[in-house]
Amino acid sequence: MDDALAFSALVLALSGQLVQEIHARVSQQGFEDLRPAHGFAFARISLGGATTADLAEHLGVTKQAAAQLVEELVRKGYVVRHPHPHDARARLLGLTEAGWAATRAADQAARAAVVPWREALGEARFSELVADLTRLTPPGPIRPVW
Amino acid sequence: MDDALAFSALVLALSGQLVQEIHARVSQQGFEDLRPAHGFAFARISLGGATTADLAEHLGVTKQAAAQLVEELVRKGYVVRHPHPHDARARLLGLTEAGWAATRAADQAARAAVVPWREALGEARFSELVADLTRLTPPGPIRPVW
DNA sequence: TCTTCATGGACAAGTTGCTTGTCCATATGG
DNA sequence: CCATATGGACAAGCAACTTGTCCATGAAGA
Repeated sequence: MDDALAFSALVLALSGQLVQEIHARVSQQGFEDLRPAHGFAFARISLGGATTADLAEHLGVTKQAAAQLVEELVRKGYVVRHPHPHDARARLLGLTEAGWAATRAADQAARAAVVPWREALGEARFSELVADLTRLTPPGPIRPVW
Repeated sequence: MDDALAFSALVLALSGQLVQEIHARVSQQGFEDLRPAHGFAFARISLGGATTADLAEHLGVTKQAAAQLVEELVRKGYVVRHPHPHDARARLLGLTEAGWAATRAADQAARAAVVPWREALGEARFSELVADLTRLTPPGPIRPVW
């Protein structure tokens, strides 16, 4: 009956744990100058066609905040800004080789972090859970509202 | 196969959504001067016997940060500091009537936020999920590592 | 009992990752 | 063309943390 509260708290704790674990693994791979939020930026940029404003929306922050994040990633050599082919105002974001490497590292880390869940639930129930999550979690900015 | 990444991202998104929804409901009940983190502080304080240092550990922040949070809650009339019966250094934290009201509001909000999940999964599978979460999520500070 | 170390808490200052506010150049639609 | 919207840059401000330091009290060993 009191599952509701437990559920919320546990989901919170789980998400914190996943982020922390993925971040730890990525750091350990040599990307010590990256924060968790950067991984979500990479995820969006790697899809292609992203501008700073797109990134801002994806991360759920102001475009100024996104611009600062992009500036940092450019300075550290993970991201490059290309001129936009059809819009002289905009700059298309792309990943450098280091950016792609970091993205791959984050992918691997995420896989590793989820292994206990795959094993505990079994593939079938795990897939069901992912399906439920996909169905019930409205698309929105990837960001902790704290 | 690529469920791993999706799983992590979805859990993140879900936790953000839950926090946001609970916070919105609590605000709407008239507690507009509370932030999401305060709810977790209330949860710990309501158990009784909590000191500022206990709270710091529970929230995963430094004790200075916890002290600031407590100071704020005291100033806003949600929390009171009692002398500790067996330790002249420590102060026991307690909730005022307003603090209890906020805690009840947060409880209700959490229940409401979880309703879609109960309905979508059914009680049986929902309970299973909570059990899995309890089993697989190591106890740790309730805090978004971002 | 005395000494030593650990702990709860307070005070002060610094850092950071965001925000709001403002501006410009370019695009878009009437 | 002109009015409005949009991508982006620059600047300043802020809130929630951090580190650093200190003191009073408690706990444990010689």
